Amino acid sequence: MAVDSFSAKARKISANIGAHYVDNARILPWRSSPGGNLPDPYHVWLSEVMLQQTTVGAVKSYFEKFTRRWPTVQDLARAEEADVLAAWAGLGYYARARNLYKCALYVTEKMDGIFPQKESELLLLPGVGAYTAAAIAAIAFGERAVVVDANIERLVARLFAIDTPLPKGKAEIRSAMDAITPDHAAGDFAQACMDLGATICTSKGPKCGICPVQKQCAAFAGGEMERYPVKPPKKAKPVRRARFFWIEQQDRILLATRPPKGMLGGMRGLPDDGWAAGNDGHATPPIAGEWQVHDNIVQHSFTHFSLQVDLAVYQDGKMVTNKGDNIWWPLDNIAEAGLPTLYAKAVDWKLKEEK
DNA sequence: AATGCGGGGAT
DNA sequence: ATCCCAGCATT
Repeated sequence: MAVDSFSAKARKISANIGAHYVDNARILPWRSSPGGNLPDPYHVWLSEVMLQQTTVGAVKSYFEKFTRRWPTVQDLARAEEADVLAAWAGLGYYARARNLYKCALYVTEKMDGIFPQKESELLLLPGVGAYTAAAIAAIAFGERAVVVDANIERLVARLFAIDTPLPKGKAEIRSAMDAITPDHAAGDFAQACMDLGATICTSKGPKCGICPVQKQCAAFAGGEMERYPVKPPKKAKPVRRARFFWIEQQDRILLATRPPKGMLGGMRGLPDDGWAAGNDGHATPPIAGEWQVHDNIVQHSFTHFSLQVDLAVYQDGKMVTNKGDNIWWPLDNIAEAGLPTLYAKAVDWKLKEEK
């Protein structure tokens, strides 16, 4: 395609997406209205980290909870890390919460509570990568940054029929996004593109009939929208087994704090057999005595494997001595323990089974 | 360049 | 059941 017609197409795309956003922007708790004042950088940063690989619907209540409990980045930095992790429980990818806290400490102690404004400086913060740095720079500070998330990858790959498989195709996609990103209000434009990807240019069944850039879309012209973006095939997920140990005493259960990195790192959970390290389903119980084993009470799917869980319930009445990082937790307040979903499912099963 | 890292919603 | 989502850090 000639350079002139490319830039003419780019201008039309830019204008049409921008105009469409004015009346179709989603109303979201962390977002200001199109053309309005720049939103609070703390809110933008917090929402962007929560939104990494996570849908808008899943994030909303967590964003409200965090901003209510910790209204500023200094408030967050003053919290205990364990409280931040517990508040994150259920949202997944817990390294995000650990980096969030680390970043809050850094911004508070080293930057006097002021977030850096440039994309290149934001990129240095823990938990802030290429996407998030560009998004914060554009949305919170008005910088002309080129924002590329999964929505924009799909939208741009279709508009320009880019069929180089990801992740290699990412460079071409970024370059095309650069070409359609306007000099002013790049933050609104990025959010407009993401809204378009989330609501119209969807992965399956795109609503091309109401799309503001249908006429500019090469994939629509070719009639194979769902071919883009081209992705590599996925690997099969192995099924693994785990055993959890239920030790209850005086209406409390014993919880463990998991190792600080790796699967569910730093989170609380039921004592288990070391499944995360590969000791699937065969560990010696943590204390001697009689155990009743319930097979396959819970099934859970992770990114790269799925897990079938057995629950071993301690039968002896003798007092159990606590040790290590374990903590006795009152069962009637188990919702506050901050258990990742995997363990929350097992607790639910046990409490239901008792009725 | 590959891999590890959650969980839930849509299809 | 499978795919996917406002990705990042590590190797």
